[in-house]
Amino acid sequence: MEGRLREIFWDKLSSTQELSEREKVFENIVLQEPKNKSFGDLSTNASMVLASYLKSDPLSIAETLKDKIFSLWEEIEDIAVEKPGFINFRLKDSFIKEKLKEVAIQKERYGFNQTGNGVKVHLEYVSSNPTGDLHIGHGRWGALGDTLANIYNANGYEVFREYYVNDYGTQIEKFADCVKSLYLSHFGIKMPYPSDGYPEETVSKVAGEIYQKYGDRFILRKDTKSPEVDVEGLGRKAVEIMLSNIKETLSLMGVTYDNWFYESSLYEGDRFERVVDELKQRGVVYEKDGAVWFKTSNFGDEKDRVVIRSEGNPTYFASDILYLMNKIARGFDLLIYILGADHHGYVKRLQAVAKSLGIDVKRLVIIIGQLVRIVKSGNVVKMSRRKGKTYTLKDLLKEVGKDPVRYFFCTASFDTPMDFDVDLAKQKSAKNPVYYVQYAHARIESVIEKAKSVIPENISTGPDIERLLRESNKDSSSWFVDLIENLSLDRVDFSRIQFKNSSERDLAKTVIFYPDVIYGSCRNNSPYQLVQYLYRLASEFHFFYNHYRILRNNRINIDRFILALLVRVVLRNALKILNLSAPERM
RNA sequence: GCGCUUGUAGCUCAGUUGGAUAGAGCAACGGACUUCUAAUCCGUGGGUCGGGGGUUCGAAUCCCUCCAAGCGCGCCA
Repeated sequence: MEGRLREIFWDKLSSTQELSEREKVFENIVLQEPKNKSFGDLSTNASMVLASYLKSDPLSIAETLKDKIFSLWEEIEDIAVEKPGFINFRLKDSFIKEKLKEVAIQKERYGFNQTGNGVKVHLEYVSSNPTGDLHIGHGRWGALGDTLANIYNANGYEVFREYYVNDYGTQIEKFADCVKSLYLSHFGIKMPYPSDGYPEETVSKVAGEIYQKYGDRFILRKDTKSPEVDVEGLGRKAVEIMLSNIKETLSLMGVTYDNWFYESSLYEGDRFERVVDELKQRGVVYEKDGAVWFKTSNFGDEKDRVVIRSEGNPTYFASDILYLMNKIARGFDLLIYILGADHHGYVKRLQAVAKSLGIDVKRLVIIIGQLVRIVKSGNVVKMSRRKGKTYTLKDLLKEVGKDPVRYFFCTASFDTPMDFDVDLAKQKSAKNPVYYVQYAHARIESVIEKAKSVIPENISTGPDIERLLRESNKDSSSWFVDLIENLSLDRVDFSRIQFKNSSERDLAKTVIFYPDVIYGSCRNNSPYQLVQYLYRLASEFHFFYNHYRILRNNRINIDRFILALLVRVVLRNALKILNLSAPERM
């Protein structure tokens, strides 16, 4: 769908209108499916947009466009002008069939496009501190980030997924102190636990594990009164353990990364000093009250931010700057950040840094996701990190399972604050939309399984298939297996496929709209659009399946059978992008 | 106090950047298995788009204002 129709559309439109501000006007013109099916397959608001520009009547413009332009459009069977000025199109069946053949040819690549043109995308998501368990919100960023990466990849971008590990700075030192306190307790040494420390439940697990595995290795001098401990080594080990825990949880979700980037690596050697020098040369930092400040307020931020504290150590913001520069230096064209709403304060200062360094702000795509609340038995579960008992992402994954968790997190847009109803997601029943979608796939598999047992001569169809069977060097049954296994439809004349009713045609149309969805969900950074499409496709298939037989009386309706095979292709491709399983049996 | 985000059916969410009668799913009610899997399908009911102004041919969408919720406003990370 995507390319051809749109190109023709713009071509024809622009060739007849001599518009000086063409682009501006055209931005608002859309070619899309009408809300109401009865209006046809596609619709455009072109005449209404042009009306305001040309200061003319939309209806008469619509008539002109219709007669002079779209009548020459060979893919269109029928054009109609409706009330306010919409121009509605009905696609020729032959066009739909032509597009269906592309599904069969492209198979698992169907839906992919090259609009990204190899642009290098850096995608950072989750990046939770290794000082605690992942909570539910991280699951949302994990599912959305991973899916978005797949979507960008499907659009021809070169995607690099990275997790930023905060293993540097005061936060980690504090964490190490907590671990030290509980670690020593295993040796009967009592130390006061830091009053503002991390939850003891988490820390004690880590301390216990270190004690189990390494015994007293981190105690340099055993002296009950003032023991000397390798706090740095202890901290590193603790981070390692926490991180492996995080990795384990993410892998339960199928969330993976190309690289785990350590904040501490930003400070290796004299890297930091060199960057500070560069910033000074550029004149974007200055000293005040013994600290080094960044002139973020010159570039849209509310105020300036401290980069180096008066004590001489860098702030967290310093790492942000280093990391941003590091990403650019590694050659990434587009930097996508997925951040929780509690981090929205970063947006302006990150953009300010980019501007001050002469980096086009458009290269930063900062997605702010709203937070997730957990609802159990109708009540909101409070998520306090301080209090020991929290409902973690791992708990959720163990309770609900990978597929529903990913699916649910991807149904809502980033902007929507969502309630995750655990009780609902837990139900492995008809209520669960993920099963609904997967069931559509399982049903197709089931039909195929059944069809294999049908004698190929009983394929009820036109002469095309018969010809294929005759011409085939292989015996007829192997040809049929080839059709099923490899979707070898290249010799089938698709123009012979018949739509005997509107639901078959609708289903075919939904299949050929898939590439548009892949494109749109990328452009809008909206994985949920893919999820909604998937649900719609499944729904239309279920309707089709319930109303029309593919197999009857030991005979195969080959038109419907092929359609089902093509639906299977799209279901699989979409499920793969969402990293959900496509079960053969349920 | 300032800033960001959100407010659409009983519930969970869409609404393609200003367009057609505001849509899905779940829940509720009523139907459909001698059938390729009923984890399915069909039908019905359900709305002052948080409230009020404004902009224009036309507003859930843009502007103003008020209300409500979440989050952020450190030489914390």
